[in-house]
Amino acid sequence: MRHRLKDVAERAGVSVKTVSNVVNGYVHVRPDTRARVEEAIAELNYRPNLSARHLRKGRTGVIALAVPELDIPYFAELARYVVTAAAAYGWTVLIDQTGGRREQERVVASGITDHLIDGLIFSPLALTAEDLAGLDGTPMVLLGERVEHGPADRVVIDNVAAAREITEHLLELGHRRIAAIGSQRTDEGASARLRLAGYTDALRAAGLDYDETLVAPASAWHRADGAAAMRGLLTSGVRPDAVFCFNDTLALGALRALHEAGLRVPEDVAVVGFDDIEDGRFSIPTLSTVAPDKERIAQLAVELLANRLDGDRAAPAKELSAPYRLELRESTQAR
Amino acid sequence: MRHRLKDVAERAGVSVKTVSNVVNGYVHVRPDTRARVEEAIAELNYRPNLSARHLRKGRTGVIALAVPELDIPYFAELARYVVTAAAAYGWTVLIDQTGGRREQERVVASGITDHLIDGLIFSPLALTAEDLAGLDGTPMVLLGERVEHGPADRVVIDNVAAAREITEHLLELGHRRIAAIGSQRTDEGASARLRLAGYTDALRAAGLDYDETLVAPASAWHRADGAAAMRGLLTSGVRPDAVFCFNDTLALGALRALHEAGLRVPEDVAVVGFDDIEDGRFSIPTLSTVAPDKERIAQLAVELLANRLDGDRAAPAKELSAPYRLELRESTQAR
DNA sequence: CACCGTTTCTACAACGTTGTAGGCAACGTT
DNA sequence: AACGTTGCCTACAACGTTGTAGAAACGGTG
Repeated sequence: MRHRLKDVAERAGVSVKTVSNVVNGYVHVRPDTRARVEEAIAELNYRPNLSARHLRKGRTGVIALAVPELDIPYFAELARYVVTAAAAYGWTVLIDQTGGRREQERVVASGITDHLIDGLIFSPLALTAEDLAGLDGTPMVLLGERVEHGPADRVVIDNVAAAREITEHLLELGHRRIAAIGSQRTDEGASARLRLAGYTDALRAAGLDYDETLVAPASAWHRADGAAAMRGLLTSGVRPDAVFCFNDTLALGALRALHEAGLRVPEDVAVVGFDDIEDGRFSIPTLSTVAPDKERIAQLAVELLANRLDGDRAAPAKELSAPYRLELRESTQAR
Repeated sequence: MRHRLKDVAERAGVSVKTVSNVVNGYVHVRPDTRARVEEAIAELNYRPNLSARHLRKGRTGVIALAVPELDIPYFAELARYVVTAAAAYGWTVLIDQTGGRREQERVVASGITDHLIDGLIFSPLALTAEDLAGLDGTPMVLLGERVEHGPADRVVIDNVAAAREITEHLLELGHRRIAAIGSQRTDEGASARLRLAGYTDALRAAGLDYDETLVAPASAWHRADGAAAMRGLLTSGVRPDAVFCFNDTLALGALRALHEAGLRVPEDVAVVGFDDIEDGRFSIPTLSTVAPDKERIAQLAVELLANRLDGDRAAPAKELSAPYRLELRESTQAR
């Protein structure tokens, strides 16, 4: 059965609190007492009841990570790094899937949040700053561009600059008809807006006009959407010599569509993505992309959360920027 | 601030327990009292403290899913389905990453488990039946082949039959030199052993000899391992006309290596995988594979856990089998 | 009108933990 | 010898919730 402090205390012949003190590493315990208690703990295989501890201390040692979808590789990889970074603080990570739906995101942000976890790392797709402002409690760190001036700490990368740089890479290779896949009209598409801005910046700086027919929207950013958008561009008669996809899964879908259309990458059309997911390192051809430092993003997020938990909860929201770099592979440069 | 039952009770002018009764849907509460309480709850935005509830009731409403790695697409997709299936029971899912390391798996199986969660769905890689036998508490459902006669409920698919069928598919297409990638020597490779068994069954039934030089080991089952194993086969002078990779990521790596070697798939070499991850539907070429019904696996696992929680915890361990089917795509059949 | 059963509500204790306050030795200082 | 200080330990209360027991109010019955 499961044992309590009381059982250990009886076995060791001390008070309950003394056992608690040993468990928590309190200093003023005589070595022989400590030894006796530790022995009893080992014999009974005692483990603290986290709920009781939380009830008393107000901490669970559990933080949540809420992402739109786990089977989007970017979020899966990010989740992995967050779990690792949190482990350094002795935290367990509860991973939550919001599906990017506003209602579910609100539930996560207010509901579960309220009492079970110490803090939340949150990558919202649909939630607004107002939704967040109404929340009372749990310390939160936001990821990504969705909520721009929210009430919480945030970790971002410079999407505009990154998008500009990868577009410049295409320009330097001599491409002039550069399509973009992944634009979004809705407010939800904050990342899309910024990446589009970087793209147009680069074109303008190169003296090229923005050509609307070269920009294809994609409501979601899955492989299927990328393939559909690419097919759309091709059948509409637009003939790009390069494509900037706003994330890697879109790009993988686009590669597929180009392949089906009998076009070679990069000889006929160059392709770049954004995110540097593992698939892109093994796709045919391998994918040139913007590689955000996901490990660093996770570390910064966990760090911000830790500071918020231990420090001033009312301090003004901080925003940290994580680095990125370009990963240039076969989809822009033939081997 | 955060409110308690007591605050709601004071506001509504009733006792704490009456509020608790309203929250828990107890029947004998006068409609007007109930209304008053509900109003107070809404005004204060009251939410129950899960830790306190757990302490009192012994239930948290949280289950854990422990998988080796989240950025292995198969597990990410599975996690998604588990979260969805669990939501139907009102459960939150805490997702844990073990890295497949025995020590970490033991921590998950005994540690966190002990007090924070109601139950565990566990996909072990390194843990043995003995490790599990020593555990006292939490109801558990195992996924996969690692622990064959453990003390807990289990959801599996028939790996031997599935591997045999996909191999038969290659045989029917006329392939005779069928390589296998992913064999493992260690005890940990239970899936590998079963899939290898299915492969050899099919060969034997077709009157072919088992050729050891055609079987390549892979300690992990990532893309990089698949690519390395395929390169190894090619440089060793073995010339297979088909390859059965024991999972899809291995197969994607193998596709990559074949591409680099200038071999066409499926014309020169046919390739099949196992798992039906999303990448395989968009790879070039698309990947023929065994598609386990992941949604069903998740549902069955959650269902088993629910029965265990509500029912007889000492009942003998049950084992359920989930269906699978073959997904035949371009990597075995040119368009 | 006394009685009984049902409905509705309340007071109290308990879940396992830790913070607070305090007690008792043992020691050194005056 | 009296005193304060320190080290080690214990007793008690409290965290927010719900189960148990029972009290109060109500309606119906003999």
